[in-house]
Amino acid sequence: MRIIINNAVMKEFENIFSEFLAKKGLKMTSQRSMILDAFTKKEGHFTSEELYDIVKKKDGAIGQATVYRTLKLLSESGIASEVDFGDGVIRYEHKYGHEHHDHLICNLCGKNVEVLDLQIEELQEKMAKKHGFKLTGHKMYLYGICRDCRKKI
Amino acid sequence: MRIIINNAVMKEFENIFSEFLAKKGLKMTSQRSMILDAFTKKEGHFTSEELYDIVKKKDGAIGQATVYRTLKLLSESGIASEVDFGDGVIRYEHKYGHEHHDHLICNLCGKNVEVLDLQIEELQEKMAKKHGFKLTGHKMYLYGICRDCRKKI
DNA sequence: TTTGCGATTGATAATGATTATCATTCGCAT
DNA sequence: ATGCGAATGATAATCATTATCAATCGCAAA
Repeated sequence: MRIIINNAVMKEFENIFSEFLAKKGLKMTSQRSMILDAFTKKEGHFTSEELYDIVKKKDGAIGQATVYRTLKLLSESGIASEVDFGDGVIRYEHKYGHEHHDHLICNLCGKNVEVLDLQIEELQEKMAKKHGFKLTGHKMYLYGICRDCRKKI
Repeated sequence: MRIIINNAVMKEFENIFSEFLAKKGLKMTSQRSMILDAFTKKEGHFTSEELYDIVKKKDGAIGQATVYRTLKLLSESGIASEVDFGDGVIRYEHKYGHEHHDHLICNLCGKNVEVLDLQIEELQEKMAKKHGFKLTGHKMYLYGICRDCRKKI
């Protein structure tokens, strides 16, 4: 299942975000709206700075801190989620409409595949329980060399 | 299997490290030896700064940069390995004599259990292959609430 | 619609972990 | 013993991110 980004979805995101803000006593602003719009249209995994570069083209006056702040809010609202590939930069991806997944990353070209294995999820749950833990989440990143890069070597 | 840290093991570590240094045209120094010693005696996962605090007590003149540098070298040599729990600090742990393992971390008290599930490892391998990847490694961190903390809530 | 107040913004300083720089010192092969 | 390249420690630099703060803005109540 893949959510197509169209006007309906954008409206939907705006509604979710507006509601989230209202519930927290925060306000919708033109900047937040613009950042949400850019976020919604952008695919894959990207850093705050990458999104800032896009938004800056629409409004040269926007501040980088605002993009940082807004992405944190988008994560809180459930629209975005933070991903940490371990290279010292936080990346963001769409969460709403995307089921939970893990990442398979090519060491050479950086290609990134979203993967999900229900058996693994189940075994994680089981292993946590065995140690007396109630699982709240996990991070799993698989690193390797993709087919294309292996050919080139 | 658990390696007991005793004099024999220390000598062993020193030999491994000396050989590693020699092979790379690097030199054994009193500082490196002292840091290796402190590393060897310390259990669990710890940051460079935590190790620095220990070493500083033995030799007040030692520099923090030296500890950072030496831990990188210990990792290269296979004695230590870096762990990234995602809180912005690199931690180190013993690698030599410890099989590969993953981490189960309590969100509340920070308790950290080393875990290993061969079925999961196998499924990871299988999933990577399905996507055309040759796996080189992975990171898996399970987050949850441990038994003790659940009792306290 | 005006008003008031608290939230937001953008510029910039601060932070915190880590790395780079560099003059001085040290280890080791000859 | 000596010489040269590596190592050290102090410190500056880096880099992503967060805190600060005065000016501005959004929204709810009047």
